[in-house]
Amino acid sequence: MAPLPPVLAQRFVAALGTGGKRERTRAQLVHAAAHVFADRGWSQATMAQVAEAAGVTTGTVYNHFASKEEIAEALSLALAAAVNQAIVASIEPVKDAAQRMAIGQRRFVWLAAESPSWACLLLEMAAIAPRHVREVEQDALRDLRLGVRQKRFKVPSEESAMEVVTGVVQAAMRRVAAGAAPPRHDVACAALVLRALGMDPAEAMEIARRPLPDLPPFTG
Amino acid sequence: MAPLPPVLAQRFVAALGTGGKRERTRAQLVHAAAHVFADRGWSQATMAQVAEAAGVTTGTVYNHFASKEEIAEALSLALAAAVNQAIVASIEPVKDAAQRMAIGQRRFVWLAAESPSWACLLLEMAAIAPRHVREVEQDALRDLRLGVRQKRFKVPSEESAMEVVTGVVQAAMRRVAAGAAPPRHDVACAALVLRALGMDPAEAMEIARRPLPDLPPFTG
Amino acid sequence: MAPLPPVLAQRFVAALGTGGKRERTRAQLVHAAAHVFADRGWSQATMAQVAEAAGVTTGTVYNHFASKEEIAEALSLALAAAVNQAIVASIEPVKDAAQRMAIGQRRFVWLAAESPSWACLLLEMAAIAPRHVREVEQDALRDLRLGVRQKRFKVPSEESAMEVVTGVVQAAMRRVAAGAAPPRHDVACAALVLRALGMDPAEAMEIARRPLPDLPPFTG
Amino acid sequence: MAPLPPVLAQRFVAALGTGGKRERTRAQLVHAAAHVFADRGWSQATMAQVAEAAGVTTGTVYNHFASKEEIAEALSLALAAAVNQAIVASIEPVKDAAQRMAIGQRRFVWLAAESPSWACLLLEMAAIAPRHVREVEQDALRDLRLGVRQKRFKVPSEESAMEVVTGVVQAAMRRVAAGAAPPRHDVACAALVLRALGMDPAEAMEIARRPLPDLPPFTG
DNA sequence: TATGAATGAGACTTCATTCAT
DNA sequence: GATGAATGAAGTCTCATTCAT
Repeated sequence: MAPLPPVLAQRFVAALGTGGKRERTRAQLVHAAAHVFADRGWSQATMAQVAEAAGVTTGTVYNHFASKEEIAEALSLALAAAVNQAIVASIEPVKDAAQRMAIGQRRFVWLAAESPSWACLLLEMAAIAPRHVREVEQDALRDLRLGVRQKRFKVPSEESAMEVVTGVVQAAMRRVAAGAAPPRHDVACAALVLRALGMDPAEAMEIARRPLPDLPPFTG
Repeated sequence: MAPLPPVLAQRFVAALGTGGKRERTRAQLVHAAAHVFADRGWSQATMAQVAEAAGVTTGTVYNHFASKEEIAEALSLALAAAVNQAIVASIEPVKDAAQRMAIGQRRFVWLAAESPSWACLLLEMAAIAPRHVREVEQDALRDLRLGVRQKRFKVPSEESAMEVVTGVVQAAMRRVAAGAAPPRHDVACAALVLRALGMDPAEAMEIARRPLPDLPPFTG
Repeated sequence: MAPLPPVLAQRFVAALGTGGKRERTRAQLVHAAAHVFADRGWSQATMAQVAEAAGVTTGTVYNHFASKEEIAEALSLALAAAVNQAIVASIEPVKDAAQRMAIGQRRFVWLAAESPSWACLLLEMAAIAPRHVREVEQDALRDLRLGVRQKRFKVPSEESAMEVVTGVVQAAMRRVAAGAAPPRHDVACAALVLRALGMDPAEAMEIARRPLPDLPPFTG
Repeated sequence: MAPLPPVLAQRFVAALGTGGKRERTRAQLVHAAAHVFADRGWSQATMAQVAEAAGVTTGTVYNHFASKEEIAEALSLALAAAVNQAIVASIEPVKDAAQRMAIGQRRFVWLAAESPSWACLLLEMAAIAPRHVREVEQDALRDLRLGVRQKRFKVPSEESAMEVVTGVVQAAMRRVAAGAAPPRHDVACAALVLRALGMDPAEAMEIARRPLPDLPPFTG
């Protein structure tokens, strides 16, 4: 399994906490769960596999998580937090909603290119334990509203606009993770989303093409 | 579980075959599987439940399908065929690619409103046994290319356009099936897709708003 | 484990049913459960032990009984039925309530002498799945009421009289099964019970001493 | 869980010792075990539950008791001692064996009415760790022999008489703890036991009816 | 062809007990 | 002495699949 890009890995580890022995084991377990769930899918993964991957016994897993659902929940939380915070931080200086939206979209697709397994994991966690991933959508929704206020976007309804924003990025992530996407797929998809949100095609493409700002390193 | 709309139900039944006793039992099994899978999800459903719902024993299930995957495959085939053929038939007289595209999109969302369980089943089958659902995408791809030839659409890449087409419709189906969509969500989503494909917003909305043509009844 | 006396064994087997293959396996399982539960006690016994004793796999056990409780229930039913019916049948010709009561008491104690393990099993089943054993008490209660009507017994309350009848027989069974009872313990206990129920000591002893009627063989 | 009557609680606490810190922790643990075992039964109770109820960790439990059995043993000892000593002390001034016996019987039944959970616990401990409860029987046996010497009782054998004494009191405690006993059940049962031991019914009832002497308070 | 009892591998989960800190 | 994380064996129960009838 390809590793997470270092910048995200730092945040992921940080999200797992860093206390005494208990928290270290817990972090190992969530880490192990990430690998196992990514490999075989949550429903096919077993607690015994998670335990083995973490180098502990099944009993230990249950000392930390009461059920398979609960470990998925913890993983979902840490993963969504890591990815979301990194992206939010990198977008922070950008004031133009259109550009913010394009960057967000492309970053998720970029993740799918860099770490296909982690991207698929993120998608599966979104389906199993949607709570935390829903917060990602809240950020997108804020950018959408900002764009509307900025007259960059004009949409028939927030709901339909969000359908485009979330639906396209998920579909694109899947294709990219599967290795079936053409080059610059992220740019093309982002441009189409901006067009859907009401922007002029030429401008949409111009904005989608701009270089991605770096993901800022994590600082405690 | 709300039934399939009659027009689709006819085609679904037809897709299951109509031969001798063997085919009838097989059809019962696929039908039963549809209900059971819709109720509990494929991975939580058991062969015993399918057998019971079909009024046969587990042994009989294995006389017709070699494995749980295979029955999902058969269900996926029949369901995709029924829905796809009905939509294709209803669109057939329409020559304008933009309108064809909007109708297709809206019909899937309509299905989610009419028969939420069946729509979720379709989405799950698309994930488990993607083969047949991919054919639906082929039809959409044909319409996309037609629209490009007709200068109705202008897209940076076929792949990104298809991401919009498939991603939005899936997201919209999920929301509608969950009962969380505003009225006319299908229209708004279809309009946004047309905009993404390069159409003028006003025209996109005008086309998306047109009445849906009836699904033609099935004729042997 | 000492076998059940033949007359009871016949009834026990009969109570397990005698149908097709399914019922035969089920009977094997209940039989096996009797041995395993008697050996290790219900709460220490495992389904795997029951399965092994029956010569099947654990899966098979669960084809017949949904839980460990359920197999205890089935065993309790068969065992209580066998013992109870045999005793009731042997008592049937006796009209004197005092004698009926004495015979019933002594028969249970006799069982503890003949088949200590089965007696302990009966006592444990009475604690775990009291339903069927409660029917035994109903028979005793009927004899108690009969004795009151016959002016053989005179008691301050039915409840306290039943406490004597059930409490003494259980305590006596335990002691006899443990091999810690003196000879003729059944007679002495029965005499004391009759005294408690209001009979003259001499008469109580005379009745308690009478030979036990045979347990009639089981006829279809 | 209804508390023990204060007089018994004092003795129970005293029986747990009163030394330094070690003994205090030990006492807490036995106390906690009483509650946990009473709530869920010994075999369903867990060491973790005992630890939590005592406000310590599992490791601490094992600093005081080598096994689950051992803590049951300690509890059994303390509980039997408390109840037994209190009853013995209250009976001490009574010289008539019949009255002593009736008082003992009724006191146990009274405990079942006052503190049903504790009574059930006592019964379960008697089954699990019989050693200490057997000492209670020794006291009853002494009274039985006294009664025989006093010509108050006349029994065919000590063993059968003890069966009545122990069997009836246990059955009565169970019924009373379950809330299924009529008023004055203790009196009626005690009277029947005296009758079984050879007393005249009228006299038995007269003695059983006498007011219970108070349980004397515990004095270091 | 249908039956359905039997299989058997394996899942999740619990818990008495140990031991390094 | 207390802690509490870790252990690991064992238990209950599930279910896709097989096969004799």
